[in-house]
Amino acid sequence: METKRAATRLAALGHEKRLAVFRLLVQAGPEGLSAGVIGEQLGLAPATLSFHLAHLSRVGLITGRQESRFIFYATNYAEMDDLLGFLTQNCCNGGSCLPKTLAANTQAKRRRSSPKTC
Amino acid sequence: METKRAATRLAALGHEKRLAVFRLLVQAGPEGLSAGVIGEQLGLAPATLSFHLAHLSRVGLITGRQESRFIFYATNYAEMDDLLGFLTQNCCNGGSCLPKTLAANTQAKRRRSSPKTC
DNA sequence: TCCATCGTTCAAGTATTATCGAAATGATTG
DNA sequence: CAATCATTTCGATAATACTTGAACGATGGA
Repeated sequence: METKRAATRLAALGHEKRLAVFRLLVQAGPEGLSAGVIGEQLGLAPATLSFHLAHLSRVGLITGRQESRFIFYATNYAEMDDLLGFLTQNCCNGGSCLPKTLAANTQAKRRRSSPKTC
Repeated sequence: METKRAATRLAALGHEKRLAVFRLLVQAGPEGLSAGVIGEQLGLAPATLSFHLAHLSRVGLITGRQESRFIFYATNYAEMDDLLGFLTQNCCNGGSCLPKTLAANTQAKRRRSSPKTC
């Protein structure tokens, strides 16, 4: 059941254009970017972009907020965090493993008993 | 071009059964598991499993080695590592960000001594 | 009010992906 | 070499996803 959730999110990121959108938003930070700006940056037709934004939004990776005539989309950092945590869980029983990932997992474990800091 | 590679890998993981296979292998460690064992664990028809293993293999996330009559599949840790690194690159220009992810990226930075803003 | 702008939704065509039975391959053993 | 076992490949079918033009609703400015 949890695997299904992770899979739908990974599938959402598993499309070149959507991944590009997502990375753009990750880099943009909490402020986010308006749909128009995203479309301009990536050269996507409005309908196509809207489709992908809706997709990313539906699986919880981004959220949109209306601001005057624009809609700003921003990364949902907490959900992305969960996804990465899921991917690095139970990594090879402590054997030789992912350098970065193992580090991330250790950090994650350490963090889980305390509130978020960044 | 690099985004495309990451996207194909994420897409490969973005399928419930394949993600389950992958996690099983991550937990199994470098030794890996034979196709038969994987199929048994996850209740997949041989042909279906083979299709998914080939898919994961083609995008570089796992590799198979023949051992007697069996084929053992194991996680390609380095490639997975790269993928996670890609996802956490250029994270929100130092603003409030991914807790776990940020930690991962910091480790990555330390390991590679490459400039990552996070 | 009228018009332009921003973005979404709809509809329909096209393309890609998943599934699994059956047959083929490849390795091992008697 | 024949039999057996593990896995893959083939082929057909079903399902899902992507793209885009056109129409629509909402907002803000003249």
